[in-house]
Order: sequence, then structure tokens, then C-alpha cells
Amino acid sequence: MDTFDCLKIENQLCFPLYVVSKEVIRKYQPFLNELDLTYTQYITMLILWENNKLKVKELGEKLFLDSGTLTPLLKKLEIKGYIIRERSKNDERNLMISITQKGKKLKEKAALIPEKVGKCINLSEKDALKLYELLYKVLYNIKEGE
Amino acid sequence: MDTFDCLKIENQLCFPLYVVSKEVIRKYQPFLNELDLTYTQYITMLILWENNKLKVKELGEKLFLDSGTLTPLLKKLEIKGYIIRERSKNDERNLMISITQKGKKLKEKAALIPEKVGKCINLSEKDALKLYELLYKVLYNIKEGE
DNA sequence: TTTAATTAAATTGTATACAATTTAATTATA
DNA sequence: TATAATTAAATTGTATACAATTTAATTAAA
Repeated sequence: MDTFDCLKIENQLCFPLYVVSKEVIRKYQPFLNELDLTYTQYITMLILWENNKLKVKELGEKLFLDSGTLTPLLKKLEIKGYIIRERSKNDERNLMISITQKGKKLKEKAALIPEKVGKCINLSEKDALKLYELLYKVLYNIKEGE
Repeated sequence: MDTFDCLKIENQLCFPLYVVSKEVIRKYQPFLNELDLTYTQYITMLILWENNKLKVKELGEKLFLDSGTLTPLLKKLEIKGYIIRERSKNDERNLMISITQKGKKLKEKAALIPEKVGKCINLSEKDALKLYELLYKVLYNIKEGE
């Protein structure tokens, strides 16, 4: 056990976090291709399926993404016809994002995806719940300290 | 409980995985700035501190990254003077990556980083171990099914 | 009520990621 | 051995991410 053991890749927690996140997202891709969505576009639609209309700011807070990422992404979703972008009448600084009928319809196809990806991840119910709990604990701790 | 509950953001496992990965990486940034490294460059250096010399192919397997990501990244690390890129004499297809003295020296500064980031993440030893175990279980399961 | 702060998106610039293709080197095969 | 198949990087093209800055709208303060 030396001073540098903390730098061994096998002792990192961040590394498997980073790799697993990417690999899980990669597993989504073939299914998302059928909906003409990227992963980031997909989680944006997840929020919009639960909230028909909201500000870019609110979307960013829910997704942990800033306008630098969302602005071009939302323009692409608008071109695909899944959402509408329009300035708020009350406050022109806010851009309101709302879902279209075509966007709502996507939800039916998307509903089949979580189970398919779940099979790839292949965790027991208990392990999945524990992982979920630990991830949100880390997220809470990180954000708490800011 | 309806058909679409599986699409609620709160029921996703992938979403906190994606968010936590990004947020943890963001926590590294201020510390890594002092070493003039990005997070991806940092994990590349982690591998090189353990393996003085290896092929881009091997590096990619360890990091779960392909040449499209590594080629430009390694060129940047070479410009910074941390690594050397040279074709293998035996097989010119292979590009050998080796660490320089300057690159080795970075290790001393880097050794302070894991503890600092650990404080932000702030998990108990037990929770951290469990998270580690679950992440590698997922990684194994995903890769198994390919 | 002008001017100063604040706020929300958009923009700019840099650095990944990765699928798909290309290039060059090596190996296997007819 | 000449050709085909394989392999490893590099390249191309698209889509994030995010820090930092800019722009435009709104609100607060002198």
C-alpha cells in the first residue's frame, strides 16, 4: 500500500461510473434510432411527456444541462417536429418548450424501450434499487456541497 | 400504475447514472485544471502511470474509448509533453504510447486529487464499496451480452 | 425615470464520444 | 507469391457538454 494506490484505476469510483454511464447509453442507441432520437434527446422527451410545457430554464434544471447544450438540441427536436419553441408572452426572456401531437405519439413506441435496456443491464430488483438509491445519494451530496 | 410509468424520469436508472457521472467529472475539473488535464486526459494518465508503455489499442480497451476519441486526445497530451507517440518497430500499424519524465512527475500532484473529490462525493466506506460493486456488475452484464 | 443590476437564451470556443469510412501495414489464402 | 482478408489508427461527420461571453429583456435602485 503506497502513496499512489489511490491513483490506481481499480481504486477509482469515478471511472466505472463514467464507463457504465457511456455503455448503458450506447445500449439505448439501437432502440432510440427507431424513434430518430439520441439519448440526450430521449431524456428531454421523458421530461416533456410528463410536463407538456415548460421553460428552457426549468428543463435545464431537471436534466442538469445548460443552454449551451439545450439550445441546439431543442432546435433539432423542433425540426423533427416533436416540440415547439416559442417565446413567453409575459417575459420574452423565457423560451417555452411544448410538445406536439407527433411528439406525444412517440411515447407509445418509447414505452417498450426501458424493458429492453433493462434486460441488457440485467440487475436483480434489489440491486437495481440499491444502485438507484446510491446514485441519488451521491447526487444529493455533491449538490449539497455547492 | 399505467403503461407509461416506465417512462417517468423518477423510474429511470440510466438517468441518475448519466447525471452523476457528469457531475462527479465536473467536481474533478478545478483540481485537474491545476495539472492542465481534462477528465478524459486524466484517466488516460492513470493508465499510463500504471503501464509505462502500451498500444493505443490496449489503452482503448482499458478506457473503453476508440481511436476516434483517443487520437486527438493523445496528440494533445503529446503537445503538453506528458507522453510520446511513436510507431512500433515490429508492426507499424501499432502506435506506442509512452510516458515522459514530465508525465511521471504529474503523478505526485495528482495523488492529492482522489481524496479531495472523495470529500465532495461524501459516501461512507460501505456505500462506496457497494456502489463500486454494483457498477462493475452492470459493466460485466452489459459486456457479457455482446 | 434614467441607470444599474439581474436574468434567460444564445453564442463562441474547446474537448470529448462514437459510428462509419479510409488508409496503411500485416497476415492468411488460393 | 500475388491477392484477399484482417487489423490498427486516423479521419470524417454528427451530437453532445460546458465554461465563458454576449445579447436582449426585465427588474431594482439611485
